[in-house]
Amino acid sequence: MLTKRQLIILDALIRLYTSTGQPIGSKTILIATAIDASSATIRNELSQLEKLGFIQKTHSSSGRIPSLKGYRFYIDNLMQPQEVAEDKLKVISDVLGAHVKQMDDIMYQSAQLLSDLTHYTAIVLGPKAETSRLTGFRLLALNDNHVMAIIQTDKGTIENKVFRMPKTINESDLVKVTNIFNQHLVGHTLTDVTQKLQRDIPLLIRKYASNAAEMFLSIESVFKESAESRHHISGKLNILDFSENIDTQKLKSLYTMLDSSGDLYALVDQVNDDFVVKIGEEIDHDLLKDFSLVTTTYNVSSYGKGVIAVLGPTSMAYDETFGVLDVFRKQLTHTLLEYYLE
Amino acid sequence: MLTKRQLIILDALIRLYTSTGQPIGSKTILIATAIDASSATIRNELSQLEKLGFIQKTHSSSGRIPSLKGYRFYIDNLMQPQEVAEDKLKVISDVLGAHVKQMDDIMYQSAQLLSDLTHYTAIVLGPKAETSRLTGFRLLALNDNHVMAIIQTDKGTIENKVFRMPKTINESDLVKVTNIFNQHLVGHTLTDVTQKLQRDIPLLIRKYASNAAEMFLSIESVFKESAESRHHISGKLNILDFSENIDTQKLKSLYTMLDSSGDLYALVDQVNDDFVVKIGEEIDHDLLKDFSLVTTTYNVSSYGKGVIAVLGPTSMAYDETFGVLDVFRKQLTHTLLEYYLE
DNA sequence: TGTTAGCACTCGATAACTTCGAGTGCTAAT
DNA sequence: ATTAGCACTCGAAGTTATCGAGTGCTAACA
Repeated sequence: MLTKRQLIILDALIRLYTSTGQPIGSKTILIATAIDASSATIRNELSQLEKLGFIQKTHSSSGRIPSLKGYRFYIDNLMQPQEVAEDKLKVISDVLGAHVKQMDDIMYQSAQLLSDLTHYTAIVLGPKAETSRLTGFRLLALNDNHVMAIIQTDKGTIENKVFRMPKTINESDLVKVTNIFNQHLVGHTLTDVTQKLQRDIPLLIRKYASNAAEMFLSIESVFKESAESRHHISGKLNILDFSENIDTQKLKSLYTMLDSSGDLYALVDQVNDDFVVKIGEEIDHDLLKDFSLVTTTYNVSSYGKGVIAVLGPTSMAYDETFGVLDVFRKQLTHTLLEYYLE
Repeated sequence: MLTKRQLIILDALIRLYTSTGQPIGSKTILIATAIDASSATIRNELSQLEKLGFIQKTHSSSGRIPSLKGYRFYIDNLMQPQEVAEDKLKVISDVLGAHVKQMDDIMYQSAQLLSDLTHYTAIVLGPKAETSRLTGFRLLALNDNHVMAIIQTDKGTIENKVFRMPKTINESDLVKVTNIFNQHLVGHTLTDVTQKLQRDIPLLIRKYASNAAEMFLSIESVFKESAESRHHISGKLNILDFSENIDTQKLKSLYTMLDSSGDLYALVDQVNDDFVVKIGEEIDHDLLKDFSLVTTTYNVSSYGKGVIAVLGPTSMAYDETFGVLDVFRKQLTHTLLEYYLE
């Protein structure tokens, strides 16, 4: 068990290291805290904390930096989420409270704002659509050679795509296809729909609307896009600021990873209810061992859960990040509920 | 006037410098060319070329690198666009010749492919839509609270946006608005439309469909998006490879610039018919003084002109870039013509 | 007059060495 | 248990030495 003084020292050390980025020595702690003791005493305590694995040295005579275990302990026991300043609160509620017209805009602006406010990289995933049902499908002939396919779900997702219509298709084929889709897909969950699209529907198309087979491929892709719930990432460039000495190759792989939706979901999409922090090697990813990932979810009642995450250095200002994230989760829940209900 | 030998030396020097990135000395040139003379002779020639301003030293006893004037001369007089290898040609025609279904896909894939093949950064601008006419406008009620606006032009652009419908709106309001738009906007050029949207239309809306005023704002934004012709940029990360020692701040500004469509258009959108190369300081932009920009246009008969550009280091392989770009301009012309005519 | 071997000279890159100071651990006294 | 004092460590930053690719110039030569 740590003594009270050790707790104060550990807390101070982490704060100081977060704000300076430099290893922290006994004198620095002496000055920064109200501890009534000499630097030698603090040195003894530091040596103790090191023995317990909470802090470590960068070389034999350096100051101390927090270890993974130290951060873990700090986050689980010491850290207080920081209140978000009045003016920032106002910006958030102004931007996200405004009458934004589309789901995508809300996600996008959240990510932007979150990365702006934290100076880290922000990831926002829209409410998960797995269990949503297809409520509408239509094909709209725009002109002689273009068709628009539109699908809707009960979660408010609306997806559309324009594609060229092969010459062989006419208005009555469109109606046939629409009917097939309405009869067999509308009302089912998207998971079901995806399955049927590969099993049953091709057969039906071939039987009742054989010359629409080519068009069918295009329509299928609309569903694919919709099945991926939306994600937005913002502030990728901030990585350049918070990991100064990263080498080019690593940076390139990192950015490639962040652009790949698959990798991103793997990273962030194990939804737990509360805040989850993964520090350095806790994220099981080579490229991210100097990063931390703070994740939380927002919950739009029955409409599903979404994820908000912040990717920053292991030495991030966890207290601020937690504070901001908490505001965002509440605001998003509120904004989206309004979006769905209005 | 340069002697034949000087031309050979200049040409060799630029090629060697492009492939090694190191200043080139007299011996290197001796080995790399078929010149029947000693290194001393070549040194004399180099000294001559330097006096004429085609090459320069990085320090008093270094090898030579091409100067801006040297590159200029090389590009204008010496360089031969390089034939594109069979397999690359095949990839290009496979990807762009395939039945891609949407304009945007074509642009996007072109940019991707171009950056992959050159290892530089590729910018592709769609055919300019300035003089295109609005040929269709519709509003589609998707459900009780969502409307989709769709606009089409005679150049094949189709743009749509879904937005929430204020509760005050009903079906008949939609019809009213659609009628207003059809009467006053359809058939006009997009430039005209943009003007009318700000002058005449608000009045008409207020007069005949006053409770649709709020909705009008959303519709206006669809037009705004369509007025910006499409652009795609790909291979931004390649910058990390070809300008190794760029500092973080510069990189950040650079990426910010490349993400801003305004800046990008300013850079690339002074359409000339043929190839245009801007070397280093010739690009009037602080951030780009170590870069070169090779631009060309593709021409889809009456449907408009588009721009393809490659951004790379001043020491780029101009011959390859020219070769690849030439293939792309032809392929794009062909692909798009097919797109419009089919 | 153009070419070339020979040589002294230049200067960046790299490595080796020096200095400095923040920080530590240990000891002995309080 | 605390602390003043001190020897010790080691990275950062600065200085110096070494190396070699490359130059320009001179003088000899075809």
